[in-house]
Amino acid sequence: MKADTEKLKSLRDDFIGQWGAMGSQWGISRTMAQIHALLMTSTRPLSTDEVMDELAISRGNAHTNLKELVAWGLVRIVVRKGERREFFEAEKDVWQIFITVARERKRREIEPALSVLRRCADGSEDMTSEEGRAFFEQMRQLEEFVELTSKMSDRIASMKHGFAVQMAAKLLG
Amino acid sequence: MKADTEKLKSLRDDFIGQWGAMGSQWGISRTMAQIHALLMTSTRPLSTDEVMDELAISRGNAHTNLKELVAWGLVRIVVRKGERREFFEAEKDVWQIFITVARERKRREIEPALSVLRRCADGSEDMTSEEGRAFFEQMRQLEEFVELTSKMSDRIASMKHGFAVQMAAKLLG
DNA sequence: CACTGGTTTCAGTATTTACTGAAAATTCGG
DNA sequence: CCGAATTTTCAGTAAATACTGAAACCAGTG
Repeated sequence: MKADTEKLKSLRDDFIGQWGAMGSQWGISRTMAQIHALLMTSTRPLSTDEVMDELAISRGNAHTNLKELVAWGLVRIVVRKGERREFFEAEKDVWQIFITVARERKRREIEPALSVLRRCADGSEDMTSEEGRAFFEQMRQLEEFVELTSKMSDRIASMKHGFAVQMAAKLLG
Repeated sequence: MKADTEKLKSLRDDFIGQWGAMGSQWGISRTMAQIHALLMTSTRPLSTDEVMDELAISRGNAHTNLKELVAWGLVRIVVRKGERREFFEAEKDVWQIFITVARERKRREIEPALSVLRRCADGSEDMTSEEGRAFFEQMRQLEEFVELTSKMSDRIASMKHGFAVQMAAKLLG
């Protein structure tokens, strides 16, 4: 069916575009998110040149963002025997993607935040002025909360998909 | 103790700076995050001019970001009787902050994402090609997952702080 | 060991996003 | 209404970020 091929292409472009836009709201570069979307919806690994063509971007841009995705652990490099160039393939399992993103964001955002909060809490611990006490309390509460969040995220990430979903279902029931 | 006053100021500046940096990693403007940090660690509501001075920013910038914080629901406007100008005060309760941010991010990011995923899943539902099937499956899985996340976030946001913490503790235990 | 196909780097440029400062609008007491 | 105190808007500019394209690099091959 010819119509389907066309339609699929346009749906896919829609997805890629929107996923890219979403990415930039989160602190992720638009291109990186687009490449991710492209690879997630590809039935086979793609070469750098295919990515460049599909998204109409430069080689440098494609290269940098592909490598960044590999660094995040969202994309794998695939080598075909007899082929010299590299191909790229995205992780497609949603739970796995979630865990990967959670781990990476934790490392890049939560940990630094925690260290600031600890520093501020420790530094103000034995102040006696009203202002000092209030500051200490605020920092301590933030620290406690962020720490809890961080531990929860570890715990959830270590669950099997099925178990997590089951738990979620119970919670929602 | 004079030393404490100095130290507090520098700790606070540290916090404000780092919170601002964090903010820009998330898709929030640096200034907005800094103002939020400033107000969170203030023992009293501040005027626009105080915010401008403290952070060395322009009136326009201060104004825009204060209003944005109010729109998010993270900051309240306070009027003092006999005073014409407005003062601003941040929500300090960590759980409340969390809920507010979660709700807002859901509205701005999750909902739009869901609508794309639905559109893509619906549009490809009855395609028969291998590519079409794969695309549909991927969209459906993403949709399902995002939907679950969204419901969970609603559920958690509707809990009392104490209850949520208790549940977290059990989960971590 | 030079050639080919491919990857990596990066200076320069374009795009996006955030900020300034001053003018315009609004509010309110007199 | 008038004018002083404030808030709001926004055109212009600055800063941050992302992208290009070409050159340098690297790894197999004949």
